[in-house]
Amino acid sequence: MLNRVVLIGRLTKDPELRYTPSGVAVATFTLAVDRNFKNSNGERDTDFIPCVVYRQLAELCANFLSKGRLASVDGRLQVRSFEGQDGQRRWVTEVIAENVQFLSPKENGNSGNGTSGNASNVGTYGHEVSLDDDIPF
Amino acid sequence: MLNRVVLIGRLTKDPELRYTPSGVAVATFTLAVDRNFKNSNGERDTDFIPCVVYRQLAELCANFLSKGRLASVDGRLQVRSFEGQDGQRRWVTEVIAENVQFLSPKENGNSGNGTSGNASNVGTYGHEVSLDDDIPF
Amino acid sequence: MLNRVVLIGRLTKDPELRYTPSGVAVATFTLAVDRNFKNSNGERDTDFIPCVVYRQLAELCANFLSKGRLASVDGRLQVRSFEGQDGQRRWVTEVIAENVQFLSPKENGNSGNGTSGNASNVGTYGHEVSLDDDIPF
Amino acid sequence: MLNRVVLIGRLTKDPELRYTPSGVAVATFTLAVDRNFKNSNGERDTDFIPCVVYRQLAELCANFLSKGRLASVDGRLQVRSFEGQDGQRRWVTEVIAENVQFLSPKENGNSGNGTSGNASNVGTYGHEVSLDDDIPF
DNA sequence: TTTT
DNA sequence: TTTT
Repeated sequence: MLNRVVLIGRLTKDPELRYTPSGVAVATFTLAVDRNFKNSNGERDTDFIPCVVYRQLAELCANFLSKGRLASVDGRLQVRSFEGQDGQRRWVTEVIAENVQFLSPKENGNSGNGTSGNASNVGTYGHEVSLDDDIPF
Repeated sequence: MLNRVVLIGRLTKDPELRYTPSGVAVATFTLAVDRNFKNSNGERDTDFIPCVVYRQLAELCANFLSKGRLASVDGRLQVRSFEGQDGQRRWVTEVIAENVQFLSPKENGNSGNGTSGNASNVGTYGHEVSLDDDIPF
Repeated sequence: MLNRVVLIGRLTKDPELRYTPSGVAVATFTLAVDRNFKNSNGERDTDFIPCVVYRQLAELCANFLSKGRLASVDGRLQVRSFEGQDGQRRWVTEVIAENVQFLSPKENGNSGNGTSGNASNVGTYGHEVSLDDDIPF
Repeated sequence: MLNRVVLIGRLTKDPELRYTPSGVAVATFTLAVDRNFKNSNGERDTDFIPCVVYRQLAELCANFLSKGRLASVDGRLQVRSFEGQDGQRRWVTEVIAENVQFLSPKENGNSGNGTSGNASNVGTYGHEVSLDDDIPF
């Protein structure tokens, strides 16, 4: 059935990369997504949404994303049950990312070496990462 | 920031309708959304996704939706923290529905009274419910 | 880059099924999508949105969809240029469907034969069609 | 009915801001959205998608967006008919944006004045713009 | 602690 | 050229 989620937010930490016993790469990270409206105290709440990425895209995320970077995720909602530390069964809702875009600029190669680039050269935005190369035409 | 969810699924139970202290209607229901792929046992898993609707749309959902009916929800993901029965703080992820569509046919008015309508008259599909009437043009 | 479209509407005509020279099935149909708000005359306008489906999903659409049926489409927007009959270059915007769901009930096998089924047997809703069976877990 | 579009792309030109006779602000711009797959020549095509924004959000777009900037648009597809220069009726498909996010960094206030900021200070990303402030809680 |  |  139809199940589609699209988010833009910032990573709360660097992605974690693991491998399943069968060798499939799995990256996980949490996106901080600010709400577009203020709460009753006049503050803007943030939703922290766990995301999971598989296979080659997982490795790209591990390589190109890090804490604080802006990313979009296009995927689907999935609910997973797990055993709590008290033995109780609980559920987490995660976004299984089918597409991730890296929206923060690429780090400048010579950053930190003293020869600062000029502002128009600081980075490139919208670096695109997708494995969705299989649709004809 | 961007936060968009679109689901189609069936209600696991009748919606629950409550009112906030200030009188705002709040309806909650869970959508059973079948996955589009099979698990390692060849079965199709289902995600059970809690949805929340406010105001007039909540009342419409309470009136027109019931257990087993097919509906689409267009909204956003929201994470809410609550106190577990063991005093621990926990989180639920819910979809705040901004638009709901009733995809099961309307019940036939004379259903169950013995004078069955003909098949082409059994129902109307895609009965639409929206409060999103405020965008000009 | 991110490009995502989700629609629910009714087919204005039966789907058209063709094949590319290399043998790829291509189905096309138009969805009539009613707006969720009224125009200045108090009427509800409708957008007619052309959709294109490839491969096995195209053949399923040709088999299971027909004029007037309700369907959801999950895909992406694509712009295609073509030569108008006056030699001018023009553009069409189409939705390339990656997932289609058949939301009208399956036709009852014995419909039209005089032995009308009872209401609870008229059809099954949400018949699901997807080729998206390739994501692990 | 359900009609949802989400895009990320770059503006091909500065937005155009106009006003309706009744004084409603209307901004228009085109997003260049790169496809996530290559064509048969190994190149990545781009879809050019016209977007329309109304009211206060239109004025924000006119102020904060310009040619080349990265933006996300969350809205719906709409088809509009117009008279071609040959008197023929034609159709355009546009995205009516309900939410726009400015994904390129804000320009540095002192850019161009010789006292260049350091790289980590060049801009802020994900500057958010939304009028969707009306949902309770 | 679930729908068809 | 449009569906219910």
